[in-house]
Amino acid sequence: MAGSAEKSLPVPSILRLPKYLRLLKEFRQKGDKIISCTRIAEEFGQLSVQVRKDLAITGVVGRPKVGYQVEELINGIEHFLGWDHKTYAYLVGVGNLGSAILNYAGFLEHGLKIIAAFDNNPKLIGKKIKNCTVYSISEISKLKLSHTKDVQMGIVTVPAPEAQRIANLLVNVGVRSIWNYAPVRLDLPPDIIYEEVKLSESYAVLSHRLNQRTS
Amino acid sequence: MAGSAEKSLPVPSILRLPKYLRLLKEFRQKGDKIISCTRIAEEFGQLSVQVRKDLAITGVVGRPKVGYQVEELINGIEHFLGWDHKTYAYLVGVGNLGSAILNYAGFLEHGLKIIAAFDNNPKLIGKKIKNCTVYSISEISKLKLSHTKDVQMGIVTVPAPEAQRIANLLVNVGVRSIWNYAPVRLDLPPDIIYEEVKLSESYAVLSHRLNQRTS
DNA sequence: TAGATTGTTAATCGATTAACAATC
DNA sequence: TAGATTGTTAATCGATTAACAATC
Repeated sequence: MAGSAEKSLPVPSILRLPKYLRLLKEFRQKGDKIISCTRIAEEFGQLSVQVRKDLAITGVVGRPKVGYQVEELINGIEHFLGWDHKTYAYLVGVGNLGSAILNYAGFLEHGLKIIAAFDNNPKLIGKKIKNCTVYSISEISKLKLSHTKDVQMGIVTVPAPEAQRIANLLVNVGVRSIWNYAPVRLDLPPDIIYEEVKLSESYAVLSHRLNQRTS
Repeated sequence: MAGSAEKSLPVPSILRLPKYLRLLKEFRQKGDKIISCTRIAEEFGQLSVQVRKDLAITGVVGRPKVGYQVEELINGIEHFLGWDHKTYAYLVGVGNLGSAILNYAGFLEHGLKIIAAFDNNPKLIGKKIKNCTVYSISEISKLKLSHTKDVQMGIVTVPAPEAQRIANLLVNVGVRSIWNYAPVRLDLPPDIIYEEVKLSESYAVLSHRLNQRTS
């Protein structure tokens, strides 16, 4: 039932879903079956309408006077985000940042399965990080042929000057999306889904606030 | 001349400044003295008005028909963001993520000077990462007394379950701001400036787009 | 001067918030 | 039933975009 209207859902709402999901899992842990927007909203200092609107984009419906079923909401958010099934990925750049991503269990919990990592440092090649082997970058196209699963995502954790070249390489082996941690904007074909992690940008907001009154 | 109105500047604009700054530095590198909004805008696929509005918040003014002076704009953005002077910080959690931040030269270039790192792993204590010594977390209050410079920022790169405790500790030794990389929202006094790096949130947007049509 | 570019005021757009009817 | 909560329509708010005057 692919929608014909192609109405893009509000990004701010999507960005708030993971935190709701975390909270809901805590509630499930405690054995709670039912939750209200009011309760979620007060946890985050938001208005309950906003939570309701956010949750509505997942398609899950609540019951007036009662609330939402915790389990249904968890499943709804996870399905909406595509976190209810595995997404296979390659990661290029096994420095500290790349290693952090490989080691972080949270992403696996969200379905992210990194099936191979790549780096040109000979000391790293052949190593295993969390069941993920590190290969030479030159092997990337060869390796791709041996994988039966679609590799849908390329994670770029190389230094900025190499990021564009690496991203091109990943696009060439057929990934549909690029998750970029390098502090450069990458130029990619329009059909490639692209998302950046903006560390300097986050620092900019913090740093600006810190210096706001000092003058 | 601290403004009395306290009008908060648009966060979206602040978030775009670092990318302008990167581009401007490239232009300076090439020897360009003058730059127009039109030129910056086309580089990022934006409208020139938006660039102009964004740059306006820094207080730098351009000259009609001419454009902006590259050097003046760089200085203006850096000053606005507080990147033209050092900000001293403590970092707690010297795992892969913490190490990545310690090793990344870009932050130092933006004035971030991490003067001490903390971790409870005995293998790390005493080590130096980029001129920054790793101490036991228990030493944090002792160490603070020996620093003459104000430590204005605490960077939290510990696992989620420890993040709140560590943040409290940092607030207790007197930091004015917390930069949190752990995937939890931290509860802090209202006068503490707080900013999160939201990795799961970034992944959520990407993952959602990737799965949008699949149903 | 003519044309390009800035700075600013007005219009549009999208997200947040308010108001309220529906309902269990 | 009465009250709490959802879902939805309308109002507000802020950011983006359009229009245009000022100017070098």
